[in-house]
Amino acid sequence: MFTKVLVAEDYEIANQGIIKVLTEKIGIQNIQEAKYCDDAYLKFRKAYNDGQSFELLITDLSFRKDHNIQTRTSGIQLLQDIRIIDPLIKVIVYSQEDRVDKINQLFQKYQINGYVCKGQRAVKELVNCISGVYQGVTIFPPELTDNQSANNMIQLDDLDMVLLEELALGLTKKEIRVRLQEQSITPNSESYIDKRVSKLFDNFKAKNTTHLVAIVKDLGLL
Amino acid sequence: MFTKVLVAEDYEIANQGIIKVLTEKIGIQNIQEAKYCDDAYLKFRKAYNDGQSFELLITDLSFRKDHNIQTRTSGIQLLQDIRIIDPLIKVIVYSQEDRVDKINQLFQKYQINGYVCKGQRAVKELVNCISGVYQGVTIFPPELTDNQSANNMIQLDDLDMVLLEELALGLTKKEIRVRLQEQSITPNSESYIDKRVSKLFDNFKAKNTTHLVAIVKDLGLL
DNA sequence: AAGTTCCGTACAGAAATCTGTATGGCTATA
DNA sequence: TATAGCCATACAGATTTCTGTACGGAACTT
Repeated sequence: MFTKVLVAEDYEIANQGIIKVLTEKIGIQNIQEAKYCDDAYLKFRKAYNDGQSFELLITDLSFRKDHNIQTRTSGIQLLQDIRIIDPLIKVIVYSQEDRVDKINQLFQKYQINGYVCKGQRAVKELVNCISGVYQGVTIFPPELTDNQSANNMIQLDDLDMVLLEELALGLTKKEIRVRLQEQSITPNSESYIDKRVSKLFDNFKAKNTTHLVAIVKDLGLL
Repeated sequence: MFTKVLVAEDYEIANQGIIKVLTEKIGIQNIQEAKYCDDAYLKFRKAYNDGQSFELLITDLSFRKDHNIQTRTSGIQLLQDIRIIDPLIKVIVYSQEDRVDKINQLFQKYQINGYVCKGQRAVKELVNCISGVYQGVTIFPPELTDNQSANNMIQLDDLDMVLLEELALGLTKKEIRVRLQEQSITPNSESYIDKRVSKLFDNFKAKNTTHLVAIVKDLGLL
């Protein structure tokens, strides 16, 4: 089993909870915790340089900005930076995020080794995940393997996101058109913008722009 | 110090974290945990009926709906139900919520004894909170006592909230009017609805309805 | 080469939004 | 009792949204 683990999680209580599970349920003794991304990075680098590298990183995704200056505020940044030092480090993400496409992205784009969603069964999932990752297996969370939820995904391209953002800012179609032209983003005709937004209405079963933005905000896409 | 405590928190890891703090930092031995509101309620009632009542409830605000049938899904409901059994029970809420007015409401409307915000200093805050509450003091979180954040609050009444909700559902002013009339909510004229919404525009510096809903969603008011 | 299907644009009309003005009722206060 | 201020409503006009139709071009199929 892993003998040396780094836990990066800014919520102190959750931090303590993870450590409790690691020590009591798995028997890992050498655990270090970090409440800030930068802190985690420095601890990792120091251990690596001392030839006593961590074998596993368990990290949250989002870190609150605090009075402390934080150059790295997201777990993704942290894992990228740490992979530069040690490309073979195993990484498990432990986060609130339960959106299927976002979790998927973590595996595909950032090649994490496991994901555990904060939730009612997180202890068991975490234990399974760690032992699976130790054996070299990539551990997908139930959220992903339950194909029930994997279906109702809607693919949004860059233009869709731009439109949603500007609508949420209260811009009119005309204003959006002008903006797109200024940034030389094509297509940018008013009628096409209308079409695209209407398509989004269909996708999200929205009655109008306001409803659409509300739905997308609720889904956490914006 | 408290000798018997009930922890209601659906996130297992956080649950474990709280227990770790209670045992190791405060030395409370008799702790029971519950991952569901209903479960917490039953445990509390049983202990009370057995004449071995809990002295303190630490509860989260929001509980995820799960496959299990949950009649109580919010911590507020839980604390109300428990106060019916034992009006003197001390209650500390431990939650992600950091909106000043929502926390304020917990103290004023539901008379909780303490609040701890999930965060980077939650361990210390929790320890302080518990010892303060034990001494009979109401412990407000730093979020409330820092008057810096207490200023920029906007008071929304019931009608405002109803309007915001219905707008977010994509209803037109006409439809909203009809709804209000059906529920005999007054005032309900279309023009007054217009006026109220325009006032909300001013309050939140919104350009239009879509922008307004986006802002309110971001603030977590909806 | 002809047909089909998207993609991007243009236009048009009904509905809805947004803003401003006007009016009557209620309350408070001088 | 007169005045002022707020609440609730009504109406009106400019702007915007939303929906549908139409048209040309590019890509792809047969």
